[in-house]
Amino acid sequence: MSKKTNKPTTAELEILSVLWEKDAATVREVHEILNAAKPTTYTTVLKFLQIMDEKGLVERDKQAKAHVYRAKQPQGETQKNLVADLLEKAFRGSALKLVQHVLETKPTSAAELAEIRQMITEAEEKGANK
Amino acid sequence: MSKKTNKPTTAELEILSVLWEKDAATVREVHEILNAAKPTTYTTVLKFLQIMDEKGLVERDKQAKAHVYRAKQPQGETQKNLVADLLEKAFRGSALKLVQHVLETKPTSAAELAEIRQMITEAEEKGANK
DNA sequence: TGACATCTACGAAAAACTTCGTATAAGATT
DNA sequence: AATCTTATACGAAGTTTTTCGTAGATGTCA
Repeated sequence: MSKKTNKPTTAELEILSVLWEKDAATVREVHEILNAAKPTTYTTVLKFLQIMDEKGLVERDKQAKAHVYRAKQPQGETQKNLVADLLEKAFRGSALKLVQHVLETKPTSAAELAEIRQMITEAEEKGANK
Repeated sequence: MSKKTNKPTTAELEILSVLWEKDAATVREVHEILNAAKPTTYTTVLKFLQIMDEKGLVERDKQAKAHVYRAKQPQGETQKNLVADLLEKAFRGSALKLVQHVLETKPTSAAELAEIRQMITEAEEKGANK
């Protein structure tokens, strides 16, 4: 009974990004998008999708001539794992520090800041009556 | 002129964590701490520190019999890079989503939440008069 | 000083990750 | 049907990361 976290590698994450965005895609579609950002070959992308299929990171529909791939784990789940990992490995669990760096790193719109504020309020309420 | 981001690997990050925490440490000290969490050998840790020295991730004081290591780049700098990387690769730049996951992942104390709220206020002010 | 404990150096294997070439299958076209 | 185009399968090489064994240096102390 292995607790496979199935943490995607860098290359795998790039592919997952595309799949999440488009919900589903063929090798060709993924390759075109990835290739625009950073030159890569069709077969490399294909190989990754095959590997990811074996790992259970994606699932594929073999019906059509060109197989259609789809991320198996929802985006949020994977993101949660990545955040948890970073939090533990690089921040010794300090959410405060992590959030601080996020706000420094990325210029955030007023609307987003307001939303984050709202999230904090909710977290406070949740913590209050536990 | 290579723009070395010097992104530490997983194992390197674990070692850096210890060095940040203790400010400086010998191989033995690092090994003891790491080994408590996950079995590893002394020479493995030593090898990593030697590699990291070559890469410029750490510096060492050879004065004493047991060399003393220290992280070369400040913790904040490395953390900033890691956050920026995660933000781009897994969150398509959405600070909002990232923060949301942090708050979900880690039960955060009321004091910390208050501090985060304060940081948001500052960010809002900074954004207002730009 | 000799035996013992502790340390660094270093090569190299093992494992994980990435990339690509070639073979082959199958639908589309003329 | 023969040819062209577009797919998948898959082995294997190239890299990077991780792990560890062994050799040798140096300090300790009885």
